[in-house]
Amino acid sequence: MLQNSFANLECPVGRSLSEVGDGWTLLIIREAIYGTSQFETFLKNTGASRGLLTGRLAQLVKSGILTKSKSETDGRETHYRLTPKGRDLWPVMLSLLVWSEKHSPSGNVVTARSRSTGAAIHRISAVDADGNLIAPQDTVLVPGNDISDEFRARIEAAFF
Amino acid sequence: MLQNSFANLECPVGRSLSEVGDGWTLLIIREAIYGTSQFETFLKNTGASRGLLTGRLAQLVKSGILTKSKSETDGRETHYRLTPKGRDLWPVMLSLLVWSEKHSPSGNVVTARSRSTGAAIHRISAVDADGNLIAPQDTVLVPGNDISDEFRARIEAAFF
DNA sequence: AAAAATAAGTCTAAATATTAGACTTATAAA
DNA sequence: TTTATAAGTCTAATATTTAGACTTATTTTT
Repeated sequence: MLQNSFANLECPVGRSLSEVGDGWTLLIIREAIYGTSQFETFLKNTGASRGLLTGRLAQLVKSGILTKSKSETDGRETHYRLTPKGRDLWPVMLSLLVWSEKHSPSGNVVTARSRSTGAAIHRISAVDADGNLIAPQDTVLVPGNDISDEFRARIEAAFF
Repeated sequence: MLQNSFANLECPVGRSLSEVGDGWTLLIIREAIYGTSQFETFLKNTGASRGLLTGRLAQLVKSGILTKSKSETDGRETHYRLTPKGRDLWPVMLSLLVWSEKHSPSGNVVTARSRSTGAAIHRISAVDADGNLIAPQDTVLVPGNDISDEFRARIEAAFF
């Protein structure tokens, strides 16, 4: 839906949404992050229909989020695997996870933790180049030189 | 689409996606965060059709992400505003923004910065209760007691 | 006060996307 | 060599979305 529609490609959030902002696509990426790589497994775990899954997987390969390859040990199998670009979507999933834990908790089902220290994840934050935390409420979007007047106006109205 | 489909509601990411995992919904939330509150403005800035927008806004109100109220100064106007739950989706948007800046850059259009220090946002990270950073690659999902055997198996296969 | 404009919808037929499930092809296992 | 598996394709039925005309309530302009 977003590919064709007016998604203001000046907005970096809009650009991301035009690649992955679709329920099925996000669900497929979640599955891939959970380790799924085969068609039939995606089918079962996402509940998508065959035709839809075929199309979405092709799109994701085209976007460079997944790669498609034949198994070397079993010629029947095709494997869809995350690229580094795809793996970089993990913070998006993690943000959705933390949001859900806070606002739609559902019993003691899963928690996200640090593998190394075991500490529970409490919140998601931005970080600057020196490793300093930037709280999400302390962030602003700053217009650059290549921006249109319309988009500049919207951003400035929003963040100032 | 996700409401009705099999979205495994044990998975917190799936739970979030069932509320907001739809391209139009995410675009509407982005708009709301950018300060939009009126129907005609959402219409123009998202490119959605009237019927669809009516439905999605109603859903978002029902989910407690937006509130709907009549303007006190102009009785023709309705305002849709983010609730705290809705505002808490900003880290999701910020993650999408950082991902886009890294993988689909497009000139000097916008950058995300700290309002207080001016520092550019470099990456998104998880944070524990003591304020320590937990790198996204260092995160694991840990199954709790209320989890089904199937979901436990999937998580363990994925993260160990 | 009457006419025109605005905001937020509703409604409808046409276009598009999605589904369920049968079928196909290639490869591997029994 | 028969059966099973994996990854699709194909199709008719169903559901969603679109564009745009229309409606209702309120406000602004003449």
